[in-house]
Amino acid sequence: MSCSSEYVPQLRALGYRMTPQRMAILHVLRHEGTHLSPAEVYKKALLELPGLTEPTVYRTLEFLADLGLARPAYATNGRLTYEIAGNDHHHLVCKHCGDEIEVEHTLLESLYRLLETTSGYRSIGSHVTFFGICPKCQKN
Amino acid sequence: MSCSSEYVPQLRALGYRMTPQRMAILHVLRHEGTHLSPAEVYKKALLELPGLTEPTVYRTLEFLADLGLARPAYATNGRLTYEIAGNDHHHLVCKHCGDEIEVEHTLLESLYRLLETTSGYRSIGSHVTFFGICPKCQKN
DNA sequence: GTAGTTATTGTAAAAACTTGCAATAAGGAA
DNA sequence: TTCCTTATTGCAAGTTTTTACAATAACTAC
Ligand SMILES: [Mn+2]
Ligand SMILES: [Mn+2]
Ligand SMILES: [Zn+2]
Ligand SMILES: [Zn+2]
Repeated sequence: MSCSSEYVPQLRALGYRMTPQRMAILHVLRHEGTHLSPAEVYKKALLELPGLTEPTVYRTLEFLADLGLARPAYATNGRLTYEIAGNDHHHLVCKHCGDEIEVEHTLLESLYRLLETTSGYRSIGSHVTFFGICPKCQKN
Repeated sequence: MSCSSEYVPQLRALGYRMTPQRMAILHVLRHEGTHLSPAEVYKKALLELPGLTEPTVYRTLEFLADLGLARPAYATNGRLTYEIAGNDHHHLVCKHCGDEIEVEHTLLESLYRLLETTSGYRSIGSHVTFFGICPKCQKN
């Protein structure tokens, strides 16, 4: 499915507009499929859309995250990155070497239910990053 | 217990030094007891130690976090904050109004054990912030 | 106490990120 | 198509955070 046909109606329904800038940034996120820093998104999207500026990239990524179309995640260096929203998952990162593995969302589902019942909060769901020591680093 | 008598041996054992800057920053974190931004830490610690600079505050907070003496946490605005390490807990923040409640660490303990057995990672333990919609905002 | 080693700091500059506001252009109406 | 409304962008400047490196001072050994 093309980006346009998929996202335009979603934006319209909320009173927002589709623009070449949003299109290009969504395109980059979808094509790369991984966590990208704003600078990386900017560099790649600039090729698709000359004239694009960095403030627009920052604003757009935050906008897409608010709408649930992109997911923010903090990299090991503490800087914010984004990836296209899709299959729910989480991350487990090694404090020592930075090695990173994905965590199935199903592992967190019962915790989320528990949180909802004990707190009264709803729609709990984050793209969480946990930290630990990987098997390799445990030996050293 | 005084900050000095508690922390000096911990630093020494790892080959690090206690300095007036680290002392002042630890003092601020302990005295406030809440999440503080680097700017807030700087402003308060500067009163205790004139001449202290911002880069030192940033470096020291990261240093204390690496040693496990301070805990980093991302505020709702995405900016990094720190608090003194102590009773383990997590946070649940409302996406709408920013309201925040603490989550007992015990709620996450079984998840952490599950993560460790399925991944092979060890010493998993983060100061996690979950997002959801608070009871008040659910009505609106 | 003095001297030596080097972890830590301050300085200055760079890089990353945010903000205010005027100019632009997307989408709706005629 | 053309006009209108206003969401969105680019620009310029501000703020926050990081970095390189020389100066400092904490600790050790004597
Ligand atoms: Mn991810
Ligand atoms: Mn906390
Ligand atoms: Zn590792
Ligand atoms: Zn709320």
